[in-house]
Amino acid sequence: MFKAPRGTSDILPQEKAYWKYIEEKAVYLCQLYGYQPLNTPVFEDYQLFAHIAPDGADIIKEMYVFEDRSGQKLALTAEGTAPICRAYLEHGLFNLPQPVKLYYIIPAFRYERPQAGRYRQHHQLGCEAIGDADPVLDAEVIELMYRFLSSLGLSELLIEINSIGCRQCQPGYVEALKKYYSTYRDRLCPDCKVRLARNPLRLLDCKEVSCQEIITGAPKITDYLCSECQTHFQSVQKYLTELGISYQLNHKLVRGLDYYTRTVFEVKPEGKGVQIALGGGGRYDNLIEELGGKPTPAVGFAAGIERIIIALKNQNVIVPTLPKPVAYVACLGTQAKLEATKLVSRLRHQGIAAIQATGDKSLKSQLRQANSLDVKYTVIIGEKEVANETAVLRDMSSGEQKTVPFNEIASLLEKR
RNA sequence: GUGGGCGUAGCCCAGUGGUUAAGGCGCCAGGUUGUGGCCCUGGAGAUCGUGGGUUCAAAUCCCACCGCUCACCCCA
Repeated sequence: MFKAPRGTSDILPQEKAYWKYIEEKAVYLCQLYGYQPLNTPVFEDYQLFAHIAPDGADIIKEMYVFEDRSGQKLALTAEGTAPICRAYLEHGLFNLPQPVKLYYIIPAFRYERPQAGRYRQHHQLGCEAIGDADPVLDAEVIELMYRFLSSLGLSELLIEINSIGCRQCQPGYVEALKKYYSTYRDRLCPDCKVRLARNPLRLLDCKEVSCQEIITGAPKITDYLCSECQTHFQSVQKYLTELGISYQLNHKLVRGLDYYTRTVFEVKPEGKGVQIALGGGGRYDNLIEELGGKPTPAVGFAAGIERIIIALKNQNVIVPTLPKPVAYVACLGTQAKLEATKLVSRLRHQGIAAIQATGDKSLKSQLRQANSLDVKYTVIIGEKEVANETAVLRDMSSGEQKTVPFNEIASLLEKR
């Protein structure tokens, strides 16, 4: 038997209720904040993603890479920001009034070992504000992300923010960090030894107990920010405070992707359950330039839909059920079936969701099915009804029935 | 990539060496004329993850593989 590939899953109708709920909220809020939808393809030129992280980085190694028949090297979309920036450049969106504000809901693919909240195919809702360095946008994006999650009914959300500086000031900090760490070299965990050489900022993110002590004494990046970055970061915080968004500074928060500059942030649920980030993001003022555009500041976030669903379930948030059919049309006999077929078609033409009984079931079993479909009404057409051109209309919750002419059924149901 | 836990029907699961693998949910049918939900009765549905080994005998013990799951790593 075939199975869905590892780390992927089918989204069954019941689960789809969560998706619909989340997507509708996302679309509503994004347009409310002035973000417009933009969809990028499921695969891209492999090189596009080379800019999001250094060569040996996990996210690069985890990409689904393949060649098409022409020999072009492609990759399944690993994250949303680089493709959006590609589209921004490709379609000359820099000619629009800046910032250009875009959102997307896309699948993302990474070849990882699956676990709770981590899949080989997952879906991200992302928002990007491109073309403006104003710290008010950093705050807007954080507010939008927070509002999105809390309006879904999630509570106990913790926002953490940090600034990781810019091309001017970050190298100085990295040097200081390296210098500090070099004195502890032999006490580091194996992962951190690699980090020290490859991506020193990530040293701060280590969860190994033995490394915690070292992290505690490490220099803080916020002490090394240039005055511009410092001002920017302070403004972001001021705006957040004014907006009533509570946040926590976390000078150890660095984020994995290479393109981030200045503001970085994450949201995760506090309390019980898995403590995974539901979303995160930050400013990426260098990415567009690296992709071949003019220097263009930008800021954005991405949230993981599957993780949000996990959090909704953890917090027992009730989501609306998917719409149910209104009417079930039961019939007895060949003539009646013909009339039922026509009636169902007519109901559907009028926008009334209707289900026709199929097969040759007893009335009892037809009603059982109607019951389990949770319809409001069952229409019953038997031989008597065919002769009189009527049907029995049964209200499924009260059990009340009345006989009505064929041509009145649709309008009768429409009114209710 | 590293480490733990687990694989018995669509789902939840009992069964730790010995006759036709038990139960619940769900599904299907019936409980006298053409009426659902509750109840009752019956039925269908299982290569006991796969392959090998031990044994007179394996769902049960051993090994390998595969899969699921959780944690680490990393990330949404």
